[in-house]
Amino acid sequence: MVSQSAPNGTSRERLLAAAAAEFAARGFDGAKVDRIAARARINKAMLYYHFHSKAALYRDILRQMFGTVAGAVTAVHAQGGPADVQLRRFIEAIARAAEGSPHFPAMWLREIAEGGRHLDESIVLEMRRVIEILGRILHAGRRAGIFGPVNPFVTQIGIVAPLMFFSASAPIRERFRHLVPARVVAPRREEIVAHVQATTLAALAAPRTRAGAPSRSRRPPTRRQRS
Amino acid sequence: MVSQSAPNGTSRERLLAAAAAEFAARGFDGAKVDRIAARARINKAMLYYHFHSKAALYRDILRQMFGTVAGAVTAVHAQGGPADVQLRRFIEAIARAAEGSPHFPAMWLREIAEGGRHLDESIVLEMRRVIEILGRILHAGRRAGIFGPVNPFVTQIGIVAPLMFFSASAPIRERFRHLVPARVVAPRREEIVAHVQATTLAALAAPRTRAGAPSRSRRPPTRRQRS
DNA sequence: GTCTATATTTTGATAGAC
DNA sequence: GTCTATCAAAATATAGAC
Repeated sequence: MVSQSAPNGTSRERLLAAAAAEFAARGFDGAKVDRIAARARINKAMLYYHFHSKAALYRDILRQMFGTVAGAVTAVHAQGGPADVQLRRFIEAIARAAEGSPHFPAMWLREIAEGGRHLDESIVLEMRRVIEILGRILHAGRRAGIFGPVNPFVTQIGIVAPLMFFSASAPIRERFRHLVPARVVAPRREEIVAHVQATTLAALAAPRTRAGAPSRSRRPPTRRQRS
Repeated sequence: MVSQSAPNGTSRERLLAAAAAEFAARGFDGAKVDRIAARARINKAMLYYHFHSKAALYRDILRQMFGTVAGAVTAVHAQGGPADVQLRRFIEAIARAAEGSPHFPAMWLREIAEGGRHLDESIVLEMRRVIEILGRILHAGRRAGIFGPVNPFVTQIGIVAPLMFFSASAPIRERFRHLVPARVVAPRREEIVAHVQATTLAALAAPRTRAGAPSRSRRPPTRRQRS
């Protein structure tokens, strides 16, 4: 697991690892090619020998990361099984991918905030593969009668956001550890995954009625928040 | 209300609005003081008249944003009521804060990825106020017998992450609208809030099984809130 | 493939007039 | 409070030797 200083591999591999770390920690503009090169123990000119530009390097890293995730969830779906089991595995696969490339969550969060300015179509298509798989799992579950109807994108956000948030926030939690209770800063990884699995399946288990027609008590009837 | 080009208010107000937009869209390093000044229709020197540095400007904006959220959830808690109702309002309040200052979600996502490098203690203390309120609500619900035991931080992530993800991803969804089905890019805001409320309460309604046993036998509870 | 030097722009910040 | 002019440092990218 090459992570911080990327001490192993070819110069190109070290470069990719160093750049991922730098982009994740400082963002596209905050990442400096000098620092990336130094971290990879290569010269700055070598960076431009391997990649056309800083942006191209960035895109290659992100494309590879999303490709890995897409591959993982595709494998999950190909494995088959009941829809709820597939969904659990889908969630697990995404969590695993976040661990496998530890700089992925931070880069994803940043790219969202960035409005996708550095994404090209090929990268977005990898992202689309992921949500397509989720859509199929949800559809299968619906036909099997174990899932209610939901918007796949809403479900996707409910899954991905907490997982990425949790992974990416490890440094900030560590940094301000002294200001918050210990249990708060250090939930176990399995706790998050289990929580996401439980909440996602709970939302799917209850058959959703069409908009605004609570045939069964959809909300607590006592209080209606907001007016 | 003032959002993009901040055409109104004093020069200081325009500056703050322009800076928030710029920091949200480009990040701390990507934001350029020249652009901020131009956007606020002031001179760059005016920026340094009002703020000691780019970093100080950034921190003031973030502190104000977190302060607003903390104030909103504090008001929710002070209002009292059953714990489940308070929790719904807590979630609603955070969603509302994200709408009230539309650049808040992107800045938050970035700051997490950044490892909190630009945060000072006063900002983190505002963040802590939020999770403390949540902790109290969860505790009250537990004592009332309507919530099971949970890690407040896990719950907090499950609430905040989807809400911030959704708000911050509006630009990227718009940008790549042509690559994904229409319904996927445009879920309604209420859909997300309702989803977060439903999933969070579902996770709390079920008494937790013992740690680390998310085996497939565990069925998601049917959604049922008491009132 | 790898490196040293350097060109060219951009950028955060300030001085000082009004 | 507001502006013009400007500096000094930093940053992306390239040229060209080995």
